[in-house]
Amino acid sequence: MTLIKNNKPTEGELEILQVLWERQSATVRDVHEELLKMKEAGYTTTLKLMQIMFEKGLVTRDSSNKTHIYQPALSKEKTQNLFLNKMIDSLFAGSSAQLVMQALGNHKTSKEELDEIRNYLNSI
Amino acid sequence: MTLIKNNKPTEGELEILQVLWERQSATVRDVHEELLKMKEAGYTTTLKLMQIMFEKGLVTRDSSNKTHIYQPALSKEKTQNLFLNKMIDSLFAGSSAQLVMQALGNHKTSKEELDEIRNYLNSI
DNA sequence: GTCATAATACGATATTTTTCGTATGTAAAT
DNA sequence: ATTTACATACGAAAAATATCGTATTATGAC
Repeated sequence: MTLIKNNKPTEGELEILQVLWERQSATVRDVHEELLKMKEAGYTTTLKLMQIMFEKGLVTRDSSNKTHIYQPALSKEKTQNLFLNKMIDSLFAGSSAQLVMQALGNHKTSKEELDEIRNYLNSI
Repeated sequence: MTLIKNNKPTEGELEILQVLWERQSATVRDVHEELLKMKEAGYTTTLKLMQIMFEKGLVTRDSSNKTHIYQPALSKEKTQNLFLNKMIDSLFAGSSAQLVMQALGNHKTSKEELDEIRNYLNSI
C-alpha cells in the first residue's frame, strides 16, 4: 500500500458537499438542517463527519468565531469528474460515449435536455 | 428503514462482476487469476467475497460439481443504470443531461464517438 | 489405500465508514 | 452569578467491507 492520499469522498461526505456547493458556505447546523430534509441524522453525527472532512482536506473552515463556517475544498466539477472517470473505468470499459448513451437511453430525458445536448455537441 | 434489499454491489463486488460479465461464467479460480492482473489479493478473499455475493443474490452458481461455477445475476446494463441513477441523483441534481455534458466535456472523446452519440440522439 | 492437490466453508480479524454520547467551552438572558 | 442554549471536541461503539488463516472435503495419481 502506498502513501497516496485518497481524496475520494464517501457517500456521507458527498451529501455534505452537496449542501456546501449549493450554499458556498455553511455552518454545521445549516448543513444538518438540510440533511434532515432527506434523512434522519443526529447533529453530532454531521458535526463529526465535517470535522473528519476538514482533517482530510475536503473542506476548509473559518474558526475565528465560535460557530465555524465551512466551505467545500473541491469544486463540484472536479468531484463530478472524479466519480465519472471512476465509473467510466469500472463500468463502461473506459468509454465515455458508452456511458453517455446509456445515461440517455435509460433515464427519461426531456426534449429540452436532448436539444441542449445536441447544441453542446455541435459546440465542440 | 424499509425491508427493501440493497442490491447495490460494493467496489470489490463490482470488480468480480466485471470478470463474470466478460466471461459469462467463471470459477473462483478464474476470477481470482483475473483480479491478480489488477491488484494483489488472496485466493480465499476472492472466494469469500463471491460466497457473500451468492448469499446476497448478486451471483448464481452451479454447485453440482466440486468446483462451483458462478454467473452474474444482474446484467451489466441494469447495474450500470443503478449506478448512473444514483450518481445523477447525488451529483447532478437529477439531470442526466448535466451528467452527459460533463462526461463529454471532461473525458476527451474521439470524433467517432461524438458522431456515434449524435446518431444515437437522432434515433430517439 | 495413501498422498498431493485444490476446492469450499467458516470464523476471526482488520479496515473503513457511520453514528452517537458525553465533556467542555462560550455567550446571551435573566 | 446562574441558568440556558448552542457550539466544538473527542472517544468509543456500531455497521459495513475486506482480508485471511485454518479445517475439511473431494479428486486424481501413484
